[in-house]
Amino acid sequence: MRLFAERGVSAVSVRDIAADAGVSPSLVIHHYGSKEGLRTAVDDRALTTLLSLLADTAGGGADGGSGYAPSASLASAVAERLGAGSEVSAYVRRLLVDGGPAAEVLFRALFDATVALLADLEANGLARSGDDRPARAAFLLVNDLAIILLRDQITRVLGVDPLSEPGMARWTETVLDVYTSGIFVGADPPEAP
Amino acid sequence: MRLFAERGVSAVSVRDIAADAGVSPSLVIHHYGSKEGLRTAVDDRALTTLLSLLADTAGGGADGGSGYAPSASLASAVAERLGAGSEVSAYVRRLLVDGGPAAEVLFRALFDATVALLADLEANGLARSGDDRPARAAFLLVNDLAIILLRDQITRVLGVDPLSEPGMARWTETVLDVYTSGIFVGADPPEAP
DNA sequence: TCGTTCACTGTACGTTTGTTCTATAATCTG
DNA sequence: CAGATTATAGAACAAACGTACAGTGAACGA
Repeated sequence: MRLFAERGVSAVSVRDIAADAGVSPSLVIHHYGSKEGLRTAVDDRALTTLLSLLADTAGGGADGGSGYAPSASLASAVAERLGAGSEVSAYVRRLLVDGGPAAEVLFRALFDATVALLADLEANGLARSGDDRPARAAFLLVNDLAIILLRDQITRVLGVDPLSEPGMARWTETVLDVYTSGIFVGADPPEAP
Repeated sequence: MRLFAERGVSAVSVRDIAADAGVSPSLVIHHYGSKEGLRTAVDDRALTTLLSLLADTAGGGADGGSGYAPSASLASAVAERLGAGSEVSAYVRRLLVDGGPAAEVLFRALFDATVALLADLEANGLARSGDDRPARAAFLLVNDLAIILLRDQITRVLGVDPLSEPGMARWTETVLDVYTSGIFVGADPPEAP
């Protein structure tokens, strides 16, 4: 999972994996049948981890009763629980970019959870109601995922890893400020003069 | 560029590229020296296109005088000018995910332009001032780039390509609503009970 | 204790890879 | 038109690739 996440599946050879694990290439094939079989196993492991983590987070956090600090949205909370060094959070990037069935399942689950969370917040009067709820949920979700996808680039321009503890604090503060008060002032410039 | 964007650099062979172009593999090597040389040439081409487009967009749009509809931020405007079917916008995804010098230059340029745009909006009273301007600029930027990075996944859950014309309209409406009025209501839940 | 399973290795095979070499047509230059 | 340069192809090569095969040693149930 680590090697796949770092270099991409096709850029890592079975020999690389075997050498990194300190075993022979034959053993990898023996256990997983083929490289594609290994990839599937890695996908399954990542998906299982993430979905169970998501179920915990969504169930405990949606009704506002749990004890974790309020993140901007779900993906942040999940990433927070994984920890910045986790191979899983690095593999999510590959998963989402390379596409495939596992990525679709994951994204759909995250989307559904975000829709549910948003509906809950609206019901409790914690969020403004909006016209286009699916689009709003998708917007919140991809904003969160962007931290994972562009982690290295963000680290480079801000000087702090947004998935580390201080980085997360700084990021969350900014995000909550925008999500609470907005950025643009109400008076739009004339669209049709 | 198209093949690299679709499958990733290491998953495309020189023979694939040559066959797609209707020439021999030898010719590709003859012109670019090596596969890595071709990759560099593709990077250069993408970077040149994007940076010049960015210069146009930032220069014309920052002072509010140009005629294009207000996008949420810079990347949207750039993507809008490229068109949804452009190979360049697809290659940006690979560029940002695979990393490397070209990606760093591009992201830094986009970040700087976003910072400048935000400062301009603040100066003209169109944006609230914030405490952490770099973080805010990074947040706006990666939110925009997320559309490109997660385009396929967004299309799947919303039923419309966010880089197409109708998809862009729907997305922009949602984004502007959030950026203008926020989502969360002002009264935060108690953080330290 | 014996036969069976299991984790594991070394070797080898066929394929694909990036690249080189040689050769030929086309195009430009003087 | 002669000569040089360029565009292009085909064959071939060494390396790396995924994987199959045969075999070895340890663990384990009967």
